[in-house]
Amino acid sequence: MLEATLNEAATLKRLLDAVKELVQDANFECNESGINLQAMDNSHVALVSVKLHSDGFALYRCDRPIPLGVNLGSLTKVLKCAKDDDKCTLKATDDGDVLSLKYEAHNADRVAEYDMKLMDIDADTLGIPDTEYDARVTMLASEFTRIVRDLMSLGESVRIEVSKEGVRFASDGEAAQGNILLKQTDAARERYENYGKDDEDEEVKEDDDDDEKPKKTKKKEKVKKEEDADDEDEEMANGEDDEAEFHAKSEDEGEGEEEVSDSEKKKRKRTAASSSKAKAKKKAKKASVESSAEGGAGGVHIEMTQHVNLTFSLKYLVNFSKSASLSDTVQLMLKNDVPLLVSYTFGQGYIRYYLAPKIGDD
Amino acid sequence: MLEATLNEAATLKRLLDAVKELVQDANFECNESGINLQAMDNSHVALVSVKLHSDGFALYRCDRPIPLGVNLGSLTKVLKCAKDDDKCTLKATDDGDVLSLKYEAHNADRVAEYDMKLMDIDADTLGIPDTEYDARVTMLASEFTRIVRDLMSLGESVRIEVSKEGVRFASDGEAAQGNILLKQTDAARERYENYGKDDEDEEVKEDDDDDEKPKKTKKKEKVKKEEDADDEDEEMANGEDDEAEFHAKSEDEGEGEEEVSDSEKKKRKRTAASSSKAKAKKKAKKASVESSAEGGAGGVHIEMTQHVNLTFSLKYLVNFSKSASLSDTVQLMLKNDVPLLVSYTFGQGYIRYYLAPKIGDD
DNA sequence: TTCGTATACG
DNA sequence: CGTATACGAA
Repeated sequence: MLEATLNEAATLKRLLDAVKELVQDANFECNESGINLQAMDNSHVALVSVKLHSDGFALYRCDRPIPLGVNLGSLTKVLKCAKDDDKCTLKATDDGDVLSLKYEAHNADRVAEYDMKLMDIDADTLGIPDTEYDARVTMLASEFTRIVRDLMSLGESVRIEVSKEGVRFASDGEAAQGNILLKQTDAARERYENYGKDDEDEEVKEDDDDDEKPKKTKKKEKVKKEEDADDEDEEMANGEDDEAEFHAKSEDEGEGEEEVSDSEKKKRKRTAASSSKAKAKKKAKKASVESSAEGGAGGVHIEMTQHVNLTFSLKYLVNFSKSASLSDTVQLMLKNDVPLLVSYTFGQGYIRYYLAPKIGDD
Repeated sequence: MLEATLNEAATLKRLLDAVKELVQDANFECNESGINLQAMDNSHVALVSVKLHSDGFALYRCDRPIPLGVNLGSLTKVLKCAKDDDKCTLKATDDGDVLSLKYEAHNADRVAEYDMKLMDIDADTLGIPDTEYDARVTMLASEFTRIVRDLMSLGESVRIEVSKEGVRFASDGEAAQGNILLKQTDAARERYENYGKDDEDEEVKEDDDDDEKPKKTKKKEKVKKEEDADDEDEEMANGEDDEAEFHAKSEDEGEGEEEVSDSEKKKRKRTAASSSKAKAKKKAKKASVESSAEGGAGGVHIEMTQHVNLTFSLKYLVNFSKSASLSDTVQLMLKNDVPLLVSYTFGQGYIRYYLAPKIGDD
């Protein structure tokens, strides 16, 4: 039995907008921690991963894990019948082959109920490698959208290069070739540096739902490298996917995503234990840094341990960038020969896209 | 070697918007005085002439004249990649078959560079007749846009008639026929009359880059005629094109445009010499008249020496009217049986369209 | 300016 | 059929 209420139907609508063009059918995996969706596009070049935390719902109850096999086209149609600010309740029984959606206007004057047939979908539980990326770029989601759309009109693919100069997006086309260089915003860098210096115990916060391992000394090094243009090598952890396609894990291999999730939990606990007294202070500081560096003047924030240079299909990136409606900022995580991670984090969770690079940098 | 920097990429974008639908490929003729473009549409019914003065650029350098053969579609695509307020630098080498465009955000955090292939275009240097028009209508560009669009929905062509009553735009369609009469705005007329009376030496300024010959006595006469409804004939100077198409000059005939330019220079010198002491005063007065008559309350300003009545294809006029984004006001110059001149003047230069009338006033 | 739709084109 | 462009509306 699942029963989950979102205060804004818009969240679901926006999530679906970008996903439905990538995947036709997918399982919404519901469990006590929330709702997850993972799916590959048909060509197995892109992978999308959505998380809605249970505590982001106005009401959430899920007795036992249920996979809800949904045709995303149908769900989109049904969601179109909700107003953006409607309260939206999802219900499904454990054995059920039906998903019920209830939309309620906030003044309770209107209640709409829809039932959607569910389907059985082979649970290609996907192993998402817990990659240690070499570069992270945080930028305005709208700017990312703009860049990939601009380059899309020139050519099919974009080369993304992160160097100490900044991040460069380059595309070659028949009529013209172009590239856009985004420099680390000065204001963002200064704030970032002060942020590091102020508090020796502080670590670079990646994200609310960070993929990476927060090893404090290493993190410090990363920042230093960015400033000193140090090129020394650093070990790769879990860098296991350097091919152009994702591979579905057979189910008995275990759930890759759950593994990631577990390690995240551990990290959070450790962090909390090691510096609990400074917690409140840090939180405040972090918020201010993020709002000024990321949300503020459209600053670009770059962290890098290695020069990276990869080529991707613009078609996918343009598709991903539709999720800009969910968040003001987007994070790009890169490492040579490994899928790019494009991540939008919002109040209730996140949507992450993984895109295999083009091989041979063509 | 050409290197030219515009403070606002929007200027180029807006210029291209209207031109690209008229012409596919055109030469940007660059020389020390600035950048010119002249081209005819495929049917040879319309001609467009663009000028960007070198002193309108933040930086301008052109060692020797270079024609840059540009596919306007490609250039449009590349310009789409610029934000309106980006600083835009154009670069081309003398022998170059490439045009480089650099866009810089004003905070310098983003630098985009594009290279566009150039092409060889037969330089149909066009002879633009140095016509002495019989009527000039200055009006709000937005009003002109509105009128031609409105009439476009009724019929294919518009008859434009300038009489002492004002200027009338009339269209006949199957479902309906309509006409719009714009009277000379009183406020504009008064200011204009005072302006003439105040200073006997003053001449009617046409435009910053006037095509016409400023013959002072004749100009006075024109104003008088407008008031007295005098119908006496006046000789036409250079009225050599009364057919429905423009003719390309072969290159060895000389450059018509340069001729015009030369004669303009002479005129300017003569004017300057004859009344240099009153120059500053005139300038100030001229500015005030222009701002009140043209920019003010949307007044329509009409000067006329002859009753004119011509018919034009609305499709072209609607296209021309897209240049309204470049200037608040538009000037229509008319003379019977001669192409209409539609002129938008802006800070950096102008865009002028010539449109051959429909023959037989159908 | 951004969005959505309509249409023309490949 | 999908894409790209143009136009009108918000």
